[in-house]
Order: sequence, then structure tokens, then C-alpha cells
Amino acid sequence: MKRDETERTAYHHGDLRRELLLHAVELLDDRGIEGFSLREVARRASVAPAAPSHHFGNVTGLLTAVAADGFQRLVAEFETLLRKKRSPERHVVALCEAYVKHHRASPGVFSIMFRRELLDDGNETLNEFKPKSLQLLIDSVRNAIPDATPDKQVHVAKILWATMHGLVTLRLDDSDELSSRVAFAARTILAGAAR
Amino acid sequence: MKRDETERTAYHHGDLRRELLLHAVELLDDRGIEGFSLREVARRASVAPAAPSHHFGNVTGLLTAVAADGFQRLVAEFETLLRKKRSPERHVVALCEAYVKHHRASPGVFSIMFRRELLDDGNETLNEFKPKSLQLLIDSVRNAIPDATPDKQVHVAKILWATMHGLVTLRLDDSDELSSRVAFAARTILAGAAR
DNA sequence: CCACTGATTTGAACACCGTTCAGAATATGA
DNA sequence: TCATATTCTGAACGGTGTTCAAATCAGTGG
Repeated sequence: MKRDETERTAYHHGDLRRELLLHAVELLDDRGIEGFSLREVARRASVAPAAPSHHFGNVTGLLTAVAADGFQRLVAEFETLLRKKRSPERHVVALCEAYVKHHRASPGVFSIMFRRELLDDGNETLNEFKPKSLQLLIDSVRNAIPDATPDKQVHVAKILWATMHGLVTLRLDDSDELSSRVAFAARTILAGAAR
Repeated sequence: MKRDETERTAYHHGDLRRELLLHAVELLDDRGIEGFSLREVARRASVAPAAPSHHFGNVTGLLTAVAADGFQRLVAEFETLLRKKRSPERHVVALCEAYVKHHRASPGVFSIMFRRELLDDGNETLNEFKPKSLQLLIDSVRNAIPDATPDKQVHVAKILWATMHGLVTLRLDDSDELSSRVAFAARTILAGAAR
């Protein structure tokens, strides 16, 4: 009922689950996983330390929810890009660039999305959207190198994914170079694979 | 003096620094960085919780020493491989495979070597051997694609490095496939870059 | 309208963590 | 031998995640 109102009382202030998620994202992007703590999230939401447990179970549950959201957004962005009319190769490059863009927009969230040891592997949203994001890249690669065998197409897609991930996480150079390096890398790999 | 003897007394048992390093490596490979704790390392060395601080300052210092050791070993392995007589391309592939091998041999150590937020960036050993490892790959790439511009050679080397890193850390497939995928990826990227 | 039920949040407790610091134990060297 | 420096201990402090009974609130059936 009273959704947007500020009339949250001490208990039951409407949508604590969502609020905790927002603060968790903010804290992650602010201080990274090292500076992250469940108590600090609770503190930022002006709530007792034990409050999150009811919504997420434990800290792993909260991080998993954040990561699942991240993959969901990534898939949404991928699908938006794929609706545009472009050459197959440019589609692949666009996905790779989106990957980097996603990281820059929310580095803290991004950095946990692929840390399996931090996440709950039973989460449904995660198990739906994480494979889906890879699948979208695989499909694009199929169109970009249609003459390759299906196995090789998957092969190349995984290599592309790994390359993007490495470039983004290793930070071998400042982020200005990163965008151009990503596009170059994608084209180089496609070229090598198409021979 | 009394080096190899088991006659370690309560205090001053010879080479606590080295022993702590060994236990830290063991614990990292055993439980990963998530299960790692300075107190557990001290416990495994049968020493008080505060003992490590004298040798490493704090937990960051200990992890940095572990990582620095890791890079030193990686560089040593690279140099051994580079002394063998092979084609330039095979040299590059060999380095990439060594990268993967290193990860498999000591995944816990490997996983912290590139987590800059966990390490002390003032460490001399680290600042010597980490750039050196990349430099060795760059040099190999120069030989493999001699006709490319120096900039592009560095470019390609960094892409290769990122790809290996992504393949190893993302674990997109079981580790049996990994070795062959790494070699394929290296050749694909070199081929694409040589066009 | 009200009592009841279930969902939500609190507050206190527990064990563990990293770090600090005074002081004890040992090693070193004059 | 004795003074000094090095190395380690033990206790303490504040912070963390998690658990659990108790307190609070929302909604429903009577």
C-alpha cells in the first residue's frame, strides 16, 4: 500500500530487501569486496545487523542476489544490442564493448559476478542468466564465423569471453586504452578463427 | 647454526618466516583466499597470533610475500622454457601453457597474484618479477610476429596474457579441455594478429 | 472491531578475525 | 659475563558473520 511514502516506521519499512540490495551495490562499488561487510550494509540501511538474514539468509545470499541482478542486466543489455541491425562481426564487437562498459559502470558488482566461491550456486536467477549471457555471445559468434564447426564456434566464443574478462580484470593499462584494445582483440580473434 | 635440527625451542625456532610462508601457501591452496586467515597460519605454525607481524607487518605483507614468490617462480619457469630451441610461435604457446600449469599447481597462490587490492604495491620483489613475467611474453611475441609494429606486438602480448588469465580464472569448462583450449587460443590470436 | 497468526525486525550473545603493545625469552657480541 | 637487540607470547580491543529469543507490526477471520 504505502509504497513510495517515507512513512517507514521502525519495523516493516516497506521494502527492506530492495533497499539492502541497493546499499550492497553502492558499498561494493565504493569499497570493493574487501571493504564490504554485511553489518555496514545494515548500517547504511539504518537497520539492525541481523535484519538482512531474514531476506538473504547470510552474506553469501546477499552477494548472490547482487550478482544475479548483474547478470540479468547484462543479458538485458546484450539483447538490446542484438536487436540493432549490424554486421555479424560488429555485433560480436558490440557485445564485447558492452561487457567492458558494464564493468566500468559498476566495477564492484562486476568483480563478484564471476567469483564463484562467493556465490550460492543454487540461486535460480543466477543459474538462468549467467549461462544465457554466454549463450548470446555464442550465438553472435556463430553468425560471425558461420563456416566454422559448431564446436569451434563455441570454442571461439569462450576465448572471446575469457579475453574480455582478462582485459577488464587484469587492468594491464589505463582504462582509456581499454576500449580500443577490446575492439581490436575481438577482431583479431575473429580474424584468426576465420582463417 | 642449528638449522635443520628439530631442536626448536618455544622462542626463536630458526626460520619462522619461511615456515609461515609455507603454511600460508598451503592454506591458500587448501581453502582459497576466502578461508585464509593470519591466525590460522600462525596456528599451523604452532605460534602465537601476533608472531607473523614481526616478519610481515600484517596480513597484506604476508600475502604480498607469497605473491612475490609466485611471480619469481613463474619468471624462472618462463626463462627455463625460453632456453629451449623452438619456433617463435611454439615458444609463445609454451609460455601460455606454463601459465596454466602454474595455476593448476598452486591455484590459491595464483588467485592472489593478480588481486592488486590484496597486495602491497611497495614490495620490491613483486615490482621486479611481475613486470618481468609480462616482458618475457612480450619478447616472445615480438619474435613470433616480427613484421608487426612494436606497439602492436605489445598489444598482442597483453591480449594473450588476458586471454590466458580469463580462461584460467573463469573456468568455463573442466580442466581437461583447458590445456587444449589455451594452445588453440594462443595460435588463433597469433594468426589473427599476423594477417 | 478485535484477537490471532505469521512475517519482520531487534538486541544480545558467541566465536572468530586482524592488529597493537607491554613484557618475557632467547640470541648476540663486547 | 653482562648488556642489548631480536623474536615471540599473551592479553586486549574493535570489528566481523551468525544465531536466537523476544518484540513489533500487518493482515485476516471471526
